[in-house]
Amino acid sequence: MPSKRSINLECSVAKAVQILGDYWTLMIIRDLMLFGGVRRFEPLREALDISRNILTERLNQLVENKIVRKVPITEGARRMEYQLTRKGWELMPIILSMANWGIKWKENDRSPSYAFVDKKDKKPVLTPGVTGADGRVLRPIDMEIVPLTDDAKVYLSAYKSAD
Amino acid sequence: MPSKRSINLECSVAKAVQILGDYWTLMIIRDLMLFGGVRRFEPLREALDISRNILTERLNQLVENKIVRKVPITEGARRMEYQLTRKGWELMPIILSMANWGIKWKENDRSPSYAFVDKKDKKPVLTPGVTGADGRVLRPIDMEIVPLTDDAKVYLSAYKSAD
DNA sequence: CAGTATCCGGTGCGATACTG
DNA sequence: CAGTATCGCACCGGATACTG
Repeated sequence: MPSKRSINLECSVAKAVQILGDYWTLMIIRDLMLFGGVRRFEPLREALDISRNILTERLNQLVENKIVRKVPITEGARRMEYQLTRKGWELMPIILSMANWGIKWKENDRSPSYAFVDKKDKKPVLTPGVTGADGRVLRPIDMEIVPLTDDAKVYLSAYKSAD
Repeated sequence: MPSKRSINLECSVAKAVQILGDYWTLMIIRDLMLFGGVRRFEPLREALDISRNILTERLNQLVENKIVRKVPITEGARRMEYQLTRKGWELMPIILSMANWGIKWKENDRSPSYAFVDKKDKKPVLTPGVTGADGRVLRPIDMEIVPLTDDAKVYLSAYKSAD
């Protein structure tokens, strides 16, 4: 881990990267999203081929960060499962962008590969395009970085809800 | 680093995560994209407060992976700079999704924050929505994971170009 | 099954010194 | 300025054993 003193931590990208910039964490999130739900400890461990202590540690971090919720499988049960919270599910665009980027740019690789598809028509889910408020597709050159104003905050969190 | 034998490597998400699941790599990419271009070694080092050997190593990895290109500042010059390739620039949706997710979900934080905005109207760039081929906005439950067919590959790489 | 506890080898990373 | 080289230690993570 880099020093926490870095000025870069004030950047929202860095905030996300602090949590997501880790191989196992990202892989866990992927598995929680996919395959109809790998949500229990042992299946996760087997799917990822990760050691117990590391899996425990990463899951705890995710719970602390409110990305994952640990709940009994059924009311009052002792057996637990890990569910993505709303905050966790909203990582979907990131995971999906990664998936499609990975597919598009992989090279010299014959291994079978998987993709996100629309259940309805079985067509691949599209890599999210970057657009402005007016719907224009934006290129990198069309954007700039500015200090975040309260206006912008309200704008961005308009659809924010509990959990 | 986890074992390379993992079956998960066949997943396109894992492919991307192998490269991007690293704090410093992500931060370097961010700085190469932002602020009008931090592109030389020393400025990068200062901005990130990273040690020289690590910065060197990460930059080399990025060059190997064709995400960054190392070129003379001017024709024939000895001084070099690091530029994102097209493959690198296409990481923008990922970085942007992270930025907006970070803004939306940060809590108890008074520190100044930055955001991507549209140069034209100064409004925040929108977190990319997830849509199907027909334009419908998709929820996680509307998608599934399937082995990647050649059809899908063609579909996804339709707009792929050199570099 | 779902963890917790302990051990320990490899290495990531920061610090520092050196080069052209 | 733009790296390369070396050193040293913290710590990450795999293996294993133990618990309820």
